[in-house]
Formats: sequence, structure tokens, C-alpha cells
Amino acid sequence: MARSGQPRVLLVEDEPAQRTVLAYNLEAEGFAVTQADNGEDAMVLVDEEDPDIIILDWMMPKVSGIEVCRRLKMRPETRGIPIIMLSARAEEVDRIRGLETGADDYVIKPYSVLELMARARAQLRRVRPSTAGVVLEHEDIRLDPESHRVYRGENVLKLGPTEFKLLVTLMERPGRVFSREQLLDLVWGRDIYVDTRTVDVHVGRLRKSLMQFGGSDPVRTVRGAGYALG
Amino acid sequence: MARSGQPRVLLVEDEPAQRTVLAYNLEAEGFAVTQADNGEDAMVLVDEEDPDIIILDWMMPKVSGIEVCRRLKMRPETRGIPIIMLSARAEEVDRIRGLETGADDYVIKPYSVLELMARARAQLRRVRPSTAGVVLEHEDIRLDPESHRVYRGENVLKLGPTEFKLLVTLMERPGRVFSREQLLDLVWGRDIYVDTRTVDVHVGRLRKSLMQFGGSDPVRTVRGAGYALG
DNA sequence: CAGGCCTGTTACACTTTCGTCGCATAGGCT
DNA sequence: AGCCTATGCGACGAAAGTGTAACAGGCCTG
Repeated sequence: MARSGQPRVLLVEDEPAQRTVLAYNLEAEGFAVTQADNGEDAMVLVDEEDPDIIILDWMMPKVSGIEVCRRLKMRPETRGIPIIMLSARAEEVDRIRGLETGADDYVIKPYSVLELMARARAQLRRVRPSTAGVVLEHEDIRLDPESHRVYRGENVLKLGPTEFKLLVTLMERPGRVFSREQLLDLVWGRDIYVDTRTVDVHVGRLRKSLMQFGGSDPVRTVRGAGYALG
Repeated sequence: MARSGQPRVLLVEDEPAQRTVLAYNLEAEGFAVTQADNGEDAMVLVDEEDPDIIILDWMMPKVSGIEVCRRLKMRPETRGIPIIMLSARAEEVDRIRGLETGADDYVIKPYSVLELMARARAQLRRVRPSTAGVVLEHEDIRLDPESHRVYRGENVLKLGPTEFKLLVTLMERPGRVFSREQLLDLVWGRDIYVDTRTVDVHVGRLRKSLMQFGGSDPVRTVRGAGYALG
């Protein structure tokens, strides 16, 4: 559970028919799909949705796929997201490679959907290897997703399921500010409707749990924006 | 030919990313891993390395996994080696079954690495029951897979078959939290339909058995997640 | 074929956790 | 300072998760 719930894919393709087919297949594979039909929207959605992987068409009006790719790979906070490029011609792959855009994989149209799915899964595994044996750490907090145990210093903490998921989410990207909406999405799940204030309550409970043996408050409130760790 | 040392696995998968992840996990599990990315090499390596178990991708260029499997199961000297097939789609499993290739187990992609590891261990146990006198231990619980005997301290415990398998599963990875679904899969087997609450009941029975001579409860309930040992 | 063991399901009690509300408090802006 | 909004926090009814006893059916054994 590098992140709770489904892996997220951002699908950027200007041709509606192809996009629909791909989206359908990706969802059938268990991905949560966000769609964009141009590069500009894609850049915005990357920040909003924080996808685990991006599938990017090479030829698009306005901001081309290759440009999106180049920009994303320049920013440290998005560099780690795997990008799979779709290109219409085999010769273009060489250009893509030559341009050193930093795409992580390439698939040539016409591609086999099955193949693309396989490559998407492969990239996902590469970045997120089933969280095997990973222990999240931040300052004196340690969290082992496998055993579901949380330590603060020498003490073992007892957290409820939601507090646990919340902490996992925050610890996966320490310092990053999550909006209440994002947290609802990541911790509770997309199509669950609960008041955003509920997040506040659970953050409060998490704080209390984390500080029950003393220590400083590791959760930072960013007024008007959300919460972050550290 | 009970062999000493690490169990050997031959991993045949043409997709580099997936192969790498699997190899990593298998090594973490204590296997000595030999890798191949095609069926031809696999056939050679079977003779050279004499693996205890083979994990075989179904779709591969040249000699397909299914063909490798068929050939190995025809030769008396390799017939005994368990083969786990990886297949990309559920429908293919039926084909594998129908073709009577003799694969001993199959896992559908995208699979859980944990599940694959568990199945690999299970196959290994089946063929190599001695496991060279390996006895699972956790705190004061000892479990001898060969004699099917379980000890708690000085006492011998009598467990039912399901309780036993459940305990084996938990003891193979002490501390790890297993969801009810995972336990159903690993203990009862896939394609068995039983209510998840049944797991609760059997965990309860296992607990009673484990504590019949006193001692603390070694099974940890993780609310909203599942059960773990210790 | 009777008896015992094991199994899966169900029902009920109990506990924990959840989501919301109301009000107190803190932060920022004019 | 004064106002307004965002946030913290205690309380509470509701919902969900879990432990366990009881029961009925299946399987094997003697």
C-alpha cells in the first residue's frame, strides 16, 4: 500500500475514440483513470491528481506530449512519475529517445492494449514495488505498512484504521501539503461523501495518538490549504 | 534427494521490469534465483541449475512458457519440479488447465507478490516436505511442517487441518498482517467460496487451541485490516 | 450406521471507531 | 482593536468490526 486504494493513471490522448478505449481497459485493470485531451490540461492535472503513472500521446495540438514529458521531468516533484509515451511511428521512437525527454517507456501505435497494460503495470511495480519491506520513517516516527505497526521513539502507538491510513498518506510524502479534498480522496476513497471537516477531526485524533507519550506535534496545519507532515 | 542450503528457483519472464521485481522478492524470501528471459535459455538452465521450483511466464517470444512446461513435464527427470505459471488474464488459466500442461499452480497477473511468494513456498513444501528439518518458530510456538505437530512450550497441541494451515501461513511471516481475503486465498485456496467471517471463527478456534495450556494470545487482531502473528 | 470430529454459517453481544454538531479558540485582514 | 473565517476539540448517537456460542451438515472411522 504505497498509497491506499487504486493506482492512479493520467491518460493524455487527444483522439477521443482511442482515449475511451484505453480508459476502459485501464479501469478494468484496476487503475483509477483521469483523462486529458491536451497538454495544458495534463500539466494541471498532474498537480491536482498526483498520478502514479502517466500515459502520454506524442502528437497533440498546442503543448505536445514530448513537451509535457520534458517539462515534467525537469521538475523534481514530478520527475519520479513514470511516463509511457505513445507514438504513431516506429521512427519517432528514435527521435523521442534522441531528444532525451526522459520518458520511461515507449509504445508504438498501433499497439496491443494488452501490451500497454503490461507495460503500465511494469512501470508501476518499478516505482512502487508492492511496498515490500518498506518502512516509512519521519523524524522519530516509524511506520511499517506490512505489520501495520507505528512507533514513536520507543513506544508503540495504537491507531484506528482511518488514523493509520491518514498517517501512511502523510508519511509517503513528508512535507507535502495535502488539501482536505485530497486527503478525503486518498484516505477515504474517491466516491465517499463525507464532510471535509471530518478530516479535521481525524487529524486531531491522529495528533492526539501521536503525542500520547509526549513529543512535539509532527502535523503542520497550513491555514487555508490543508495539512502536512513536518 | 533432500538438498541442503537455499531452495533454488528458476525465474523465466521476458519482461525485465517484472523479472527484476520478482527476483528481488524471491531473494528476500531466501531463494537462490536464476533468471531467464526466454524459453530456450530456460530449458538449458533447468539442466544446469537443477532448480527446486520454476516460475514461468506464459507469454514469451520463441518458446512460450506453456511449451516449456509441456516439455519439462514429459521428461521423467524434470517432471517432479513444481511449475508455477504466470498468466496475464484469467481466461488463460482455463486454457492452461485445458491444455493439461501439468503446471502445478498458476497465478493471474496482475498478481500480488505476497501471494506468489506464498504459493512458491507451498509448492516447495509439497515436493520437499523435509525442508531439511526446518521448523517454524515464533516465541514459544514451534511448528514442524513435516510431522504436522505443533508445540507450545513443552506441550503438544492438537489442531484441526484448517487451524494448522492457518497457523502455518501466519508463522511463515510473523508480524505481517493478512487480510481475511488473503487468508481465504492462502489457507482455503482460491475459487473456494466461503464467507470472510469464517476466517474469524477459525482464528478464534486457533486462539483457543494455542491457549489451552495458558499463555498469552499470540494472534494480533488489526481492526479493519486482518490478523497477524505477534 | 452410529458416533465423533471438523467445518461453515448465523445470531447476538460487545467494543471500537466514525461522522457530525456545537462551541471555543486562533489566525489573518482592514 | 474588531471582525470574519478557519481550525481545534469535546461530546454523542450511529455504524462497523470483532469474538464467540450454537447449530446443522458432511466426512471419516470404527
